[in-house]
Amino acid sequence: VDPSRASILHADLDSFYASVEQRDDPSLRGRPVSVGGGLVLACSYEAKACGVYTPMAFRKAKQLCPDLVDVPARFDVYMEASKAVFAIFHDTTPLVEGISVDEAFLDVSGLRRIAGTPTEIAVRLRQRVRDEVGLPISVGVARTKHLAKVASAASKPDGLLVVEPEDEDRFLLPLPVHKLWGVGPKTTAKLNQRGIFTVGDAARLGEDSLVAMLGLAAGHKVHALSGHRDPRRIEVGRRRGSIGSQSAIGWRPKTDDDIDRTLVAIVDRVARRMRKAKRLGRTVTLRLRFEDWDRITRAHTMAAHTSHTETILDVARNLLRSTLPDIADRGCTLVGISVGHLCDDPPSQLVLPFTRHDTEALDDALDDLKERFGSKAVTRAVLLRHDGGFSGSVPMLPD
DNA sequence: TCTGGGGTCCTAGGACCC
DNA sequence: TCTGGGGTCCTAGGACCC
Repeated sequence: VDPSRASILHADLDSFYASVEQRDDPSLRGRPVSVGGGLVLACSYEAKACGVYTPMAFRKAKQLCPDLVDVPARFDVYMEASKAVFAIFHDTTPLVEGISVDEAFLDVSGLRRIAGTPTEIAVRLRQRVRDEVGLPISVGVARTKHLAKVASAASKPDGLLVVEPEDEDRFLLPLPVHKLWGVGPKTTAKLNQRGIFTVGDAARLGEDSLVAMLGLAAGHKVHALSGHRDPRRIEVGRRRGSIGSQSAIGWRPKTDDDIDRTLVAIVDRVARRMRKAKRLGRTVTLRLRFEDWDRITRAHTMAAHTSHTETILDVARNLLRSTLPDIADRGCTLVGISVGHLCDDPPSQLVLPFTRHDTEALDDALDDLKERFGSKAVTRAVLLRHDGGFSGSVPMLPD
């Protein structure tokens, strides 16, 4: 293993949904294709050539590109393709970090002797995805995650770009700053205002100047990334921290009942997904968006984790009720709920708050636990101080 | 460029605790 | 008693990503 060599791969399927449609329907190949309903969720390179991008209203896309073919989304088919591609990733190296359905980082630094150089591995990976799943995939190879990510983007479509350590300056520094991963419109505007347009411009600045412009985290990040410093390793088995759903409800005036009905549907969807994923959550966040595109969030953290629809709905309704007076006449156009602080169901441990004056509550909570999971499932009590510090531990006997 | 749905991480103030 | 230093959790909003 030589961390000074380019041995991190970033693999990214090209125009994922649109490529699946072109794969399954030969008549779509070579033609501009968009996936979605009223909105372009993904589009083929032929469509991108006319200036179509995501998310764009389909009407507008059709104006730009009269030959555009709109295909309804088939999410189940995309998930199947994603699984097949990830199976090839995992067959390539155990060190796979999924970023989304269509992209992942792979660390191949330890495979040189058994599988060849990172470049050889990348060539084979692209060929396998093409042969076995029928999809084009672009791969960037570099010494850090960030450089690999930017390299794969630069290699598209259907490309492979290897950035060796000695080429890093030549590759990254001429690029506009917004190509840095994590630099979006706001940060770009701030940097441009101060005469910083390329990554090279940012790289010449001291960390203190960047922190003064962008704040601690963003400044530190731009400084590090523009200097090719990115110590993040591939993280295997990352799990999401929240599950949510939202729904745009249009511009027509809404009554409180309209909003409540939407809320019920969304909470039901979220709670179902939580149970299917065997996760419980503790913090419910209500999200509302208004006609003027402004948005607010309201959150409540419950004492215990749950995936119970009615419990989450109660919390969501209380959040909504307490917010309604503030948002009268603002024209609500979107309702969303997400549940965070997720843990496994059944949880490997539960935290039961109690005070030394109220040990009865602890007894009751323990009885509840045994009833829910069976007395054998409750194996050990760990006493924690209020600050999380360890205080003691006792094995729990079945009775 | 007038815009969907699903996420992540950071910041900053307040409540609360010892 | 009105006073320090260290810390956690919660909430709300901002920015970003695919």
